[in-house]
Amino acid sequence: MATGTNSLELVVLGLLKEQDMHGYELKKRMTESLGLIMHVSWGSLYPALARLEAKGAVKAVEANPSIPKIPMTGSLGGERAAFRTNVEALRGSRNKKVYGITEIGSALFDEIMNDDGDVDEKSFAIRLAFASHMDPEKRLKMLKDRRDMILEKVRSSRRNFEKKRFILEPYVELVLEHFRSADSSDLAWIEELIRKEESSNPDPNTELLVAREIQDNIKN
Amino acid sequence: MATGTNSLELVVLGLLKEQDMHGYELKKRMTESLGLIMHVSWGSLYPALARLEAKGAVKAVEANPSIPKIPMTGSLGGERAAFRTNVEALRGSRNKKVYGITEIGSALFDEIMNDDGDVDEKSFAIRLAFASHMDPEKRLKMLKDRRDMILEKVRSSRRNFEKKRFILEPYVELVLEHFRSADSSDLAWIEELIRKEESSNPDPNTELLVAREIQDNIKN
DNA sequence: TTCCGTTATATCGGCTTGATATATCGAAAT
DNA sequence: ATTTCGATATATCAAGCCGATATAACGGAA
Repeated sequence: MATGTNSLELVVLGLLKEQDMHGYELKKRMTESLGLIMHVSWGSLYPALARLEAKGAVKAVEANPSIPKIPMTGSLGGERAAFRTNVEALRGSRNKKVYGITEIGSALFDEIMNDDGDVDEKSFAIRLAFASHMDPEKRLKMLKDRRDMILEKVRSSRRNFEKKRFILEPYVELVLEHFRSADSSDLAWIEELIRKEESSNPDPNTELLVAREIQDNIKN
Repeated sequence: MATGTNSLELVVLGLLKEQDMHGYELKKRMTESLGLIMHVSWGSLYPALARLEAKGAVKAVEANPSIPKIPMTGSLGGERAAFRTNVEALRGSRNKKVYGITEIGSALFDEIMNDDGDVDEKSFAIRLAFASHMDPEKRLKMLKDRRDMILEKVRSSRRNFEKKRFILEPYVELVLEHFRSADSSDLAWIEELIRKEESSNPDPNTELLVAREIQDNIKN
């Protein structure tokens, strides 16, 4: 049922939740406000919009109702002319196609947000960016899942490092060291977020054991 | 001419430079030693190997010369049998296909390493991991290019933030803040690497201006 | 009036991913 | 001795993403 962790569709729906937009505007908005986190190309944005439209998650809405429709000078017959005019009507003066989110789209947004799949770095960041649309307990679960995932990644990397049967080139060590430190900084950040969420939304299941384990194992 | 920043082929060639390996072993090696940095799937590794083989950059080498070739029990005629046996000969007892790097492959490795294209986060990390195979001045240039790229990214993000015409959701701010801090930590790391490279390989063009500019602009 | 950068949509080839299929090997369990 | 099971090993597929490129209308500056 779940299409997998589709972050692009999530972002599109999330932004359309705020206001109607056309493709170009969506991309502009993404790079302006989320540029540090993600990057989207034309070759994925427009197909994504088409996909969402096909699913009925978004639909084209009236663009420039103020500008009167100028009849085409060329001579197009019957059905085709009607279709053409119909499409033009939804595109405004310039070739814009403004999209709005539908009920289905809203439901899809929630579904993707609450989809527990293994969420990689990037889709986690994006889901977190829209986390205000999430129930608190789901949000907390997402944070903990992510924390556990990083922990496991770091642990497995350490295991591989300890039983290493090969010589690493000097620059590899350098890079690995930096990535390790980046990971523990990520971890610390998420720990902090979890703490905040839990204090604002108290929960009896204290996680002291896990916290202590982290202190022991990851200490940089 | 340049195929773009192809990090997977770079890694494959880089590892084959150390020793002959088959696909499975390559993947194991990648996840074991570079797992923190990158991830590769079967669906890209095997096609990449096939691509490299087609280019003549790698070639199948004898796998298990100790094990004698057992003739097929089935009856295959002429050419096909010969081909079959030929392939089997290069695959050892189990269905392994061990690859080795060629002269062409070595040249390709150098070409990719020295390819000045806009190198994103991940391909930078991978190129740096193999940077011992690079001339010192190229290496330094790569580091500076990367530094400038991050600087520009941070600056443009700041510009967009300052002239922001929209309200960001609270969690977006949270995520952005973390990514900003990650970027300045990346930046500091690269600064440090540049410093080391320059001290071990002194150069008259001091970069004091740039350094001061960074202090002024990025100070977290 | 020309020129040029921005706005705007769309498509293409090549590559990556995650899933799945297939088959052999070796060692442990029954 | 035989089954069972996880590790080894290669390969392919649909779906999606990226970078590049094409097309064209708009709007202001020269």
